[in-house]
Amino acid sequence: MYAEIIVDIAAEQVDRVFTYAVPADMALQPGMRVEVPFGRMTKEGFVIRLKETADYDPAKIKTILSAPEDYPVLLPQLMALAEEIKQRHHCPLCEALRLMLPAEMRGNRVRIKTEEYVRLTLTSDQAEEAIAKETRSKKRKMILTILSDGQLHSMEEMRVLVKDARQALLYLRNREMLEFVTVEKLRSPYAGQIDETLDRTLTTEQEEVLGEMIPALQKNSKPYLLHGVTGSGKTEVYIRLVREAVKMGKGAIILVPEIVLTPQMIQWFKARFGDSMAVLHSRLSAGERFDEWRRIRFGQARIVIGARSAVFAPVENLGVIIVDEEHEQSYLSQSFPQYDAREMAISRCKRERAVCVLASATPSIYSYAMARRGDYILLEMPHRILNRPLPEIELVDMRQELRMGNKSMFSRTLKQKLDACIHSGQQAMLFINRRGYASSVNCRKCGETIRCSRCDVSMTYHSFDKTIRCHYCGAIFPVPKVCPSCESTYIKPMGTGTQKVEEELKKLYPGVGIIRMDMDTTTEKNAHFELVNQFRAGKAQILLGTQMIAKGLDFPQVTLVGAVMADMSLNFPDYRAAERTFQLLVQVAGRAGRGEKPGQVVIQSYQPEHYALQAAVKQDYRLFFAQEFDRRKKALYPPFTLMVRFLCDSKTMEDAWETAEAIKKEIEVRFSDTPLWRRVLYIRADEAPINRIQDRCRAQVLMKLLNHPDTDQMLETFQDMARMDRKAHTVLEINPSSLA
DNA sequence: AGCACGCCGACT
DNA sequence: GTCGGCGTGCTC
Repeated sequence: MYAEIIVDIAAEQVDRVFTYAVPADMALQPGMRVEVPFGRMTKEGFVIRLKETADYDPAKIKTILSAPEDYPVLLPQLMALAEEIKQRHHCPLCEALRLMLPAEMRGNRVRIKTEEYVRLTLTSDQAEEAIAKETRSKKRKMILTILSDGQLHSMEEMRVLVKDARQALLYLRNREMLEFVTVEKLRSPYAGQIDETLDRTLTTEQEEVLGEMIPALQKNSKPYLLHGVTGSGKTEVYIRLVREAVKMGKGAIILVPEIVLTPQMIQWFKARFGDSMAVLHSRLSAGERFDEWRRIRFGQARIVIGARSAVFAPVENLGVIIVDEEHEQSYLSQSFPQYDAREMAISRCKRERAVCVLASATPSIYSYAMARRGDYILLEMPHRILNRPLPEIELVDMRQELRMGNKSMFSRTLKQKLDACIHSGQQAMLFINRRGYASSVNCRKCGETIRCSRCDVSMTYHSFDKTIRCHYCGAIFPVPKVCPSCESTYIKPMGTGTQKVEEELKKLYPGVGIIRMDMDTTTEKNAHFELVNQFRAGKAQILLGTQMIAKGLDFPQVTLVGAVMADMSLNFPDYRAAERTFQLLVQVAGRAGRGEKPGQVVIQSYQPEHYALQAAVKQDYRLFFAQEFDRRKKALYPPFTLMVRFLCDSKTMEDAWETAEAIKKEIEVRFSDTPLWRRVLYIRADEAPINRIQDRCRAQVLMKLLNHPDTDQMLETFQDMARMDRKAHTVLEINPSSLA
């Protein structure tokens, strides 16, 4: 017997199957992991296929050394999905296959945790006899008595009950009266009890969307786009749909954007599905993640909730994949291969005849466009549960405030409402949109901003330790006393960060509890979770934070939400700036009025006439979509076009630049005489917007292509071009999430 | 990815 | 004359 093996080396040269002989006593199956001799080294590999005959010189064929597991770690469906990733993202197959396994499995770097048990090997009659005859040792008598129930007892238990039990246990084992049993132990990070009383009565809207999706569990269906406003009860819909799948003996995967941001979702699911649920995310320890993965693989957990990579969880007989907050950027992998978890979810569901649900209160322009075109089925839940109203939103023009002489960062409206909220003992959330905004240190004489000497970005001021930091390389310096360029002393931090807002709040409301959540306060493990819990428990009245408080949190006591700087992200040089601002504001506003008392929202803006803000105030997704879709069409942005970028980085700017120029030339030579050239709207080579990061100089080739089926050919060529050996290290980005 | 094989410069 | 640079090519 022979096996076709993919050797776990990520290089094109070895990205093909190698034939190995299977030892006669090895029960090998496709999808299993193996160790094989490769050249003069030993490497891990994956069994792709078994076959009777070899089409390679039998004299050169080597034999598989061993198989670390006795079961396939790769399900056939996932092997097929890996093949698709290879095609789509031009990566070696083994790199796609790696996505399917917990990283720590490779190199066998996790121990399987085990627990020792003991059990009698005697019948109960024999045991009674033995207990009666055992007169020489009290310990042995006790042990025999404890074990006489015939059950497994843990070593730990024996040690507690019988002092220094080890010797006595060994004695009894040597006389074959008992045996030691080693049991694999699965570390489960989230234990919980099922509580069905949590079930809510469904609204008509919830019933309707479930009525549409549940029958789809038994047939092929297109992906669904579930557009439900904030507070419309999407989570309850997920739970019911998953429960139906489970009733049919099927499994489910629920993808959430950043698991640390959705502890509530986990709690909800844990309470409904208990131990049949597994959680996968990056904050688990290696051992925990490995054990969760195995619980899924062995079918002990049929429901998986997790971040992006959980789309590859080894769930057999899959019924449904739900992508919560589908508009989130975190579904795009930042490392290679740069897959899109939504795309993977759709593809996997199609392959496995499962239902795919993309859900959001603010769907991505792309997904909504797909739904309008009929590629996805659109389901809508336009109302909140229990007839709760959407929060009332007030848009404040901050330019007007300044004209009225209000130089503070709180408008009069927000200040008033905050006063009322605090005095009535309710909770408020203040959101600061810091995307594209950093509190920089500027010189008021020459106008220079302090920039990082290694990264060419402005450095960010941190008031708690009076330092300036580079968010790209982590450099930390004290604030200089004089301007580095003009040596004047008129140098001071500018702008409004969370810390500055916190300081002002402390002055305004002395004694009122304030919790601040941003990158600085949540670096430690669980810090985020703790702060959220403190706020829910009422330990503070004001929660102040950045994007991380905008999404998914459910605080019923919050009646006021203020977006202190709502539109800082609007002027970001990114075609998605409007989309992101709209999404963020709708999500932030959705935090208000989730309990019995209605919510109020104040959005402060310097450009309140902007359509993204206007639509956000009305919480009108369709209005926003119509305008944004139109703008993208007119300005030729995705989804009508593709942005393509080669990013070249090197020690010297010359090399980076030359490489970018060379690539541009090559593209022109290859395509300018072909019909494909009509798809190229523009091509240019220049320095990257951030032309240096960690002392690497960056140049780019930027292209905009019309989105047409035949542009795929071009993209394939580009992939190959990016892979060629060049003066500067080069990567290809398609619709990059930021153009830094 | 590793490692061997192979064809041209500076050295005991 | 050799020792050794790392450029191409192979690994079942």
